[in-house]
Formats: sequence, structure tokens, C-alpha cells
Amino acid sequence: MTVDKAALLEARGIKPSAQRVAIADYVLHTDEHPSADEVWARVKRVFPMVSRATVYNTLNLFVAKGLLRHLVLTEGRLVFDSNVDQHHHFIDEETGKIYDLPWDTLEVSRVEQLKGFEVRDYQVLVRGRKRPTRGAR
Amino acid sequence: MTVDKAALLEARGIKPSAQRVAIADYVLHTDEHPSADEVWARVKRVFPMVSRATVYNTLNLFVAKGLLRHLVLTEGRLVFDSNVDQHHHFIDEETGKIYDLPWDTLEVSRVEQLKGFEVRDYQVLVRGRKRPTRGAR
DNA sequence: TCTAATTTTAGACTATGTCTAAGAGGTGAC
DNA sequence: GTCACCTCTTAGACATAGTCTAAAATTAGA
Ligand SMILES: [Mn+2]
Ligand SMILES: [Mn+2]
Ligand SMILES: [Zn+2]
Ligand SMILES: [Zn+2]
Repeated sequence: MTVDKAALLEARGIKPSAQRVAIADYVLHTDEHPSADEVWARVKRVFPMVSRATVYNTLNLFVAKGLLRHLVLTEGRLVFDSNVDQHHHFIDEETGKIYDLPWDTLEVSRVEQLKGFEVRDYQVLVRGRKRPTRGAR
Repeated sequence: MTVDKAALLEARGIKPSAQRVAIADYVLHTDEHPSADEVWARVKRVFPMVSRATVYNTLNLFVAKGLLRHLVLTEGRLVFDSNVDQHHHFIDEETGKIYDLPWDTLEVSRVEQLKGFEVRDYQVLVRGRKRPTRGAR
């Protein structure tokens, strides 16, 4: 797994330092939409000496290289998303958790006809409450 | 205008102090989606002694009373929206400016059928570049 | 091995928002 | 009109998130 990550970073022109691989190992896998400080806390469990600056630098580097997106969806939290394909988001207003909604679960009409705006990207932002999942998880 | 604003505040159970009316005079009118500090800067032009805490308190009070919404759409900026009706937003990625898109310019299908989610509210978030408006403005 | 470039580090700094404690202002009882 | 009480405003402290800096550590190449 760690080897795969090193190769993936190199493919994007990123030198795979131990810190960067440790960060990649968590953040490129998760569907949790973590904040930078959540990534820091998590990575410290396996790499206690890693600094806050390195985590922030690395996350911004991953965004610049297209491995991550960052989203600003909830108050005071810049959040990282390992799903770089187009998709929508659901925000649970009680827990603050962010869930991915696959692109084709929703359909938006007339976006391309917006007068006076050159559209580069769009998504639907849904807020509400996630129903408890019975059974699995 | 100021008289109207005082009456509007009273109708929502807000005592119309001079500071609150001055803040309302700007923020309940504008379509600029200003941040709290932008509101502060603006209000100081007509009310130089108003404090930062009062502006923040007042904006949060207006939100609690339903006169304003706050949006978290762009990096590091909690922004206030005097349009409390349901509508979509367009974000100009060059300027950071936020534009309202009236509710019926776009249509979203299948939101209500989302499995496992209780939907309370949604909007489409469009990013891109606003085309220069020729003619007016 | 020596050198130069890159990366990491701790902590300072900035920006945005909240909280606190004191004072000012308004309102009603008398 | 005075007083007491309550609300509101104020300055500044505090909190949190993110960026920047300068020095140390690491890496890679000559
Ligand atoms: Mn963060
Ligand atoms: Mn602000
Ligand atoms: Zn996502
Ligand atoms: Zn709006």
C-alpha cells in the first residue's frame, strides 16, 4: 500500500518523502472529508514527529497536483476531498459530516444556458439529516 | 428608509438601536454578499464609533431572526445574504464575487428520492467566470 | 565525501470570529 | 425628575485556522 502511494506520488512529480507518503496513505483513501488538522492528528498516530506546517504544505501540494480537491462547505472548515471526480455533497446539519452523492443520482437542468456566466464546474449542495443506516456499518 | 428599517426590526422583535438600524440600512439592501468585516468597514463610514463586536452580534442576531442567511461558500469567508428566499449561487473564481441565481433558472431532479437522506434544503453551486455585462452597469 | 537543493520543523504571524467585563443608554416605577 | 434595572455597546482579550519564516535535517548528485 505504501509502495503504491510512493509510485502514485512520483507519477505526479512529487518526491515521495516519508512524511508525504504517510499523509497520502490516509488522505487519498478516506471518504471522511477531513480538515487539515484532522489529517494532522491522524498522521501523527503513525508519524508522531510530523509538523503542522508539513501537513498543510503537503495537502496544498496534493491539491495543486490534482490528487485532492478542497471544499469550503461548512463553517470555518476547509475540507479535503479525495474524490476528484465530479459529484454532489450532502451535509448532515446535526453532525457536520459530509457525504458524497454520486454524480448521476441528481440531475441539474439548464446550467449551460445561464446567461452571462461561463460555467466551469457545478454541484448540488444538499443539507439535512442522514437517516440511520440499518444493518451494515 | 431608516424609518422603514426601524419598523422592520421591531416587527421581528429587535430593538432598533441606532447601531442596528445603521447596519440594517446597508446589509438588508445589498446583493453583494458581504463578510462581517466588510459590513463593519461600510457601517463605520456613517457610524465611525461602532464596534466590531456590535457588528458581529447584530449580524448574528439578524440571522437568528430570519432577516439574513449566512453562507460558507468561499475560502475563509462567512458571508451574509439578504436574500432569504431559496436560490442558487454563482461564484466568480477570479474575483471571488458571489451572484444570486433565481430559483427557477435551474432545475434539480431526483433530490427528494435520495435514499437514506432527509433533505431540508438544497441549492446548486456554480463556479466559473462572469462575462462582462455590456451596456448597463 | 562534499556540496547544493529540497524538505521539514517550530514557532511567529495573520485573519476571522467569539467572549468578557465594564460602561453607556434607555425605560418604567415612583 | 430621579432612581434602579435592564439591554446594548465597547475595547480588548482570547480562540482557531491557516500562512510564513528561518534554521535544521535530509536527500541526491558531483
Ligand atoms: Mn483545518
Ligand atoms: Mn468576516
Ligand atoms: Zn466529496
Ligand atoms: Zn444569495
